[in-house]
Amino acid sequence: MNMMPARPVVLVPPEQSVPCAKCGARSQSVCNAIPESDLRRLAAAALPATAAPGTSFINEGDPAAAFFNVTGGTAKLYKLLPDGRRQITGFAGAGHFLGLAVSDTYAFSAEAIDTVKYCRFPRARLRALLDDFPAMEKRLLQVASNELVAAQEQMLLLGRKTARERLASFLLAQSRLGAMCETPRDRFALPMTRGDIADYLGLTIETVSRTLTKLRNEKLIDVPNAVDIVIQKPKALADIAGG
Amino acid sequence: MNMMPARPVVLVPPEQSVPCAKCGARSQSVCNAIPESDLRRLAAAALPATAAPGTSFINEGDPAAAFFNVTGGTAKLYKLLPDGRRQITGFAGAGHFLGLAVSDTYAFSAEAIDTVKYCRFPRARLRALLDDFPAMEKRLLQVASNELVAAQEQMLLLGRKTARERLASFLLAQSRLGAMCETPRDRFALPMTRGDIADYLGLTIETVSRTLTKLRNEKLIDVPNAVDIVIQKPKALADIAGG
DNA sequence: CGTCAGCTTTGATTCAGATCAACGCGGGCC
DNA sequence: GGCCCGCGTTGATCTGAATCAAAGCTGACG
Repeated sequence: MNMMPARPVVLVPPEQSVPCAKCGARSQSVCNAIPESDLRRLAAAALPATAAPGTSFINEGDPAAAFFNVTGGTAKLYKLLPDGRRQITGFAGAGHFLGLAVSDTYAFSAEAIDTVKYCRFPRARLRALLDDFPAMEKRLLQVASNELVAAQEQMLLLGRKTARERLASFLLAQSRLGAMCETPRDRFALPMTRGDIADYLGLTIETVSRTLTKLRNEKLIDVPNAVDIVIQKPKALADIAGG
Repeated sequence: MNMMPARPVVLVPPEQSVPCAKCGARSQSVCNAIPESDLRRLAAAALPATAAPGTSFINEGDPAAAFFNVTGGTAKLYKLLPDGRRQITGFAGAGHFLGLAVSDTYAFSAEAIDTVKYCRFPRARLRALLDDFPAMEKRLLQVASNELVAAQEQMLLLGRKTARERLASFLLAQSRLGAMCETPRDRFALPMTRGDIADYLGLTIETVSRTLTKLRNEKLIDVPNAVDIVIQKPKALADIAGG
């Protein structure tokens, strides 16, 4: 039974029906290309949804019916080989835009690490939106360009760096990521497991664990528990990371 | 002394002053987003140039003053670690568009393998062009999306595939590349050296050479000389390549 | 509160690919 | 023609990370 008192519909302020106006991720996402005045259009195209931890919301090979904009939580993006070997190509947090593929099937899978909130944009609707707001298309191109640069950096890591260098690079990247929102730049929590880190860095769980232990023994970092990382010597770590 | 006879300027057909109209790479490149009628605008923004084999025309870290559109030849794109380790992130042939970076410095270097012909678009001019032709921006986004998909595939290769699987994937990709222009799909020439292949696949020269020899001994391919490759069992090779 | 399942750590051993080393070959250049 | 020099191949050895194995740890749940 709903005990809320009935409210006069006509007096509801406009924002109540425009969820995008309250979206915490908008400022960091491609949606910031849409002016305040047109948020209704944006909201009409976006279908908000949630993915529980461990749940996939994009499956490699499936028809690419929609694009996704992550508004909260963290998802892992990955590709599989037929025998189950997995490469995580990235982690998508709030503001990340997924599914940009010309092909009609998804090129990767996306699985929620913690609870992931996202907006789903059916292909046709996003296309219409882009036709009306060229600024959003410009923004998407910027985002794609940045991801391309990040992908090349990751290729350098996967093709040429040692395990030690990979971990140093990864920890620094994570610390920079946290620097945008949280206060302490040198202490942060890793949302993903050792297995995820291994599959992201092209290593095994054991090598990730051993390498972290070694970095800890050398006092470059501290690992108070399985999820937290404290960077004690950023300079030295950057030196190891290279590039 | 110029011995050419003077020619009446007014009678020169329009195409003579619009090199883009004759550009063999246009159909494969982002330039095909510009309608025939506006080729003058395109040509005005593009500065044609040539890079001799072994010459760099983009240097990682330099100010990103321009974008590039390759119109002929093949260039290798790479990133270096401070100690000289190199990762080739891709090979750019006719139609490839380079330099899409939001950052104000280049994220990679580009070096001509054979003689590379390209068009140079100063940043401001390309920006103006994109403002006038949204179709070109759409095209760029498509291109960037495709490269992102390719980059993810390469991450899978670098992070999780064996040397044998890497070579099989590489050879098949090269054969597909040749399939667009040349007649025999299963025979093609590699423009790059073994060292380039190694740095692209995250291996050493020796491992590339040994693995090719092994594939040849197994009659999956033939390597009549250092540059030519004949794919004898595409199915079996695809099976090895995985994915 | 005990148990269980999944994550993490640590240790012993193995192995794919790197490194070190030598040689063949083919094309440019004197 | 003969001499390099850079590229490619092949062989021997080494090693960083994988694999195999076995405990700790932690948190969910009956």
